[in-house]
Amino acid sequence: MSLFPGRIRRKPEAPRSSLRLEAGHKLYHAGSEGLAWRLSQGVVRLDTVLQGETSFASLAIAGDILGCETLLFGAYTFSASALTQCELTPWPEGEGAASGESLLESLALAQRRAADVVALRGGQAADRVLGLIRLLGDEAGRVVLPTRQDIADITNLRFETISRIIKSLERSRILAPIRIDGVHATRSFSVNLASLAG
Amino acid sequence: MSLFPGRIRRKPEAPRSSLRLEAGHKLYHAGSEGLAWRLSQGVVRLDTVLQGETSFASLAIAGDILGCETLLFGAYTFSASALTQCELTPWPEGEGAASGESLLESLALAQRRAADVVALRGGQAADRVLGLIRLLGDEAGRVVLPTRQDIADITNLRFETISRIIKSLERSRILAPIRIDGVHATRSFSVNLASLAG
DNA sequence: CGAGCACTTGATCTATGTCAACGGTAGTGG
DNA sequence: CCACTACCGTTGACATAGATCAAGTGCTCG
Repeated sequence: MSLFPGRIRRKPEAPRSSLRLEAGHKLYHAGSEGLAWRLSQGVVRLDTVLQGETSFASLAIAGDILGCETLLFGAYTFSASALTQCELTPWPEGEGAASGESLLESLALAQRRAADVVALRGGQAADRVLGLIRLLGDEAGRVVLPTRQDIADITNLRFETISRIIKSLERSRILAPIRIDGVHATRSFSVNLASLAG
Repeated sequence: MSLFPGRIRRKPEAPRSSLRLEAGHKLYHAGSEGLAWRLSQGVVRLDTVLQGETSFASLAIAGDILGCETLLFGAYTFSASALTQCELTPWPEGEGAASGESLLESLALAQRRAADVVALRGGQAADRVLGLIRLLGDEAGRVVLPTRQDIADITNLRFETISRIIKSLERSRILAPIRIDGVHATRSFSVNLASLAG
């Protein structure tokens, strides 16, 4: 019934001009120019760059807006890199989409996300890691975690500590590694949701 | 030259309907209804309330917007209380003031502030306290700090640790307590800006 | 005058950091 | 194919920054 059947987007999940980014890859560097993005899938890490030193600044997960400051200043404030496989769409998406209500929602979301990230840097080490797992897991109880080092940067712990904690979560059956082709994955887990109640 | 000289606001610094809040006082509680605010002076602490437990979530300083989620959901997500004497104005302030550009600015500011707060929870204890002092101090090198306990909540340290750090900053002349009527103030300091270079 | 709060300081403990060694996997180049 | 390097992750032994516990000061308020 479409007037232009041939022009309908090919894949409903991946609208025209969306971007896919592999884990570990950079989306943009602080100071450079580019678009603003909405993150539709995955996890992105934002870093401040100060005197050449790069340090963890914030986390973006599905729904969050990235690099909106570029629309104001023409340059990114932070560097962004994918912690898991990501999908992004240029933002603002529609013509009138970026005004009023929608921007306000984004502002409220940004403030909520900020609180989430702050919470990941306080309390017992194991609880921080669990907090991150809760934040990144889906409803079905699956998580793809970032590397131990990235988790360490986010939670302000050391990667050795993260390694010990994750191993102990495995031993206590809170996390179960997912095997792919019989290969022991170190970052994909199914989560025992009951023991994760927050 | 004004057409309506009698209607010009009385005090340029305190526009009509602005609110003053003393240190330690609550601005609003999570879950309740109210206005959104722009913080024009002072420091406000935001807390998440989870199962009766209240824990530090974020910090707002001059320029930041507070409680904007109330415009969307009709209820505050966090609780807000003044850490120092504050001045607030209802937001959005003007008729067209809350659209487009201005909202985008607020979003970018919120993301920057989030990174600031995250940075206050990583690194050496003394550096976190210095980071907070840098964030709260004015250009003239004056700071009014929150209580030791509030600083501790912000930096994820203990108040005894904060007490020791501040005392040691005093001893090394980085902070100088300001005496009021000869009374030794414990929260007002002048800062040796040179040793604070960040 | 007593109660409550904010702050200081000392003594001791411990969660986490640090250092070190090692294993697995992927990529690269001969 | 192997050798080599570069990551990433695991685990053990030990060190320490900061937490915890405890006691005491001074101020304010009723």
